[in-house]
Amino acid sequence: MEEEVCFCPLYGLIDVIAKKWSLLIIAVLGNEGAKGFNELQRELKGISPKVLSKTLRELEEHGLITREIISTRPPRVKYSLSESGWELRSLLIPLLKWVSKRGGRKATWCPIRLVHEKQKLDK
Amino acid sequence: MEEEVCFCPLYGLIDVIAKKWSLLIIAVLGNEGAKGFNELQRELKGISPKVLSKTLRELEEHGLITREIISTRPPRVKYSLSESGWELRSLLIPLLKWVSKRGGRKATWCPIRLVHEKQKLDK
DNA sequence: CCGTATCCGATAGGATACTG
DNA sequence: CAGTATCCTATCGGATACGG
Repeated sequence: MEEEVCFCPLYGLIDVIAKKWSLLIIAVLGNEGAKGFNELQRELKGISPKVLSKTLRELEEHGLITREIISTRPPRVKYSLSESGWELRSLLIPLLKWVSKRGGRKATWCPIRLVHEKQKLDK
Repeated sequence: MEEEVCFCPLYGLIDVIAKKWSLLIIAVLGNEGAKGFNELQRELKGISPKVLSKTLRELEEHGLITREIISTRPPRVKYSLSESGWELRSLLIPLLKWVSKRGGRKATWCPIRLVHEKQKLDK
């Protein structure tokens, strides 16, 4: 029996995840939990505030991360993965493993790994 | 126990698959088998020969498709998915299904679906 | 039939300075 | 701390014309 999957919805998402920094942000937030703006910027060595800001907004519009404002003095902001973000992250792992296994072209500038626990993947 | 997956190799690949037409080419070749250049161009309504040519070369460099020359008069060319291409295709299906399920932004211009048989996925 | 060559506009992304 | 505002460059991708 045949099934179809349409690419159309993917193209809405690919505009987001296929950006240089998006997956790295998802990795960092998933690895280490909530982060503030400048904290993220330090972690993602080399990203400019403009690009970080734009990327975060897009990720939020797509419901992959959440932005929470903490009313302290000075006010702080907390970015973290949404449930959708976690789902995406878990779907990316098989893809990453496949790409790693087959080798090929590598980026040398990327210092970030995606850390996950085996149990989490199995559940 | 913790595991790590590095994003580095993915960035070599994402440069390729995160292009507007790459996934569509993989879908078409997977759905319908080998295709010639102009045949592909007709199928992917709207792609220019320059972009098609470049995209095909990149996909080939990454070992996702193969290019075979048929020595007839006039000579023809046959593009088809490599084994790696088929593997990638099968890994994309869960991602597509997830994106479809959650809805969200859709592209209206994309007329192409990825057709697969259930059996193939289970094996 | 299978592409390459050329021109062109839109966008991504980096650097830097600055504001609430 | 959390961003915006500018400027600048490189690349992507579309249109069209042409060559093997």
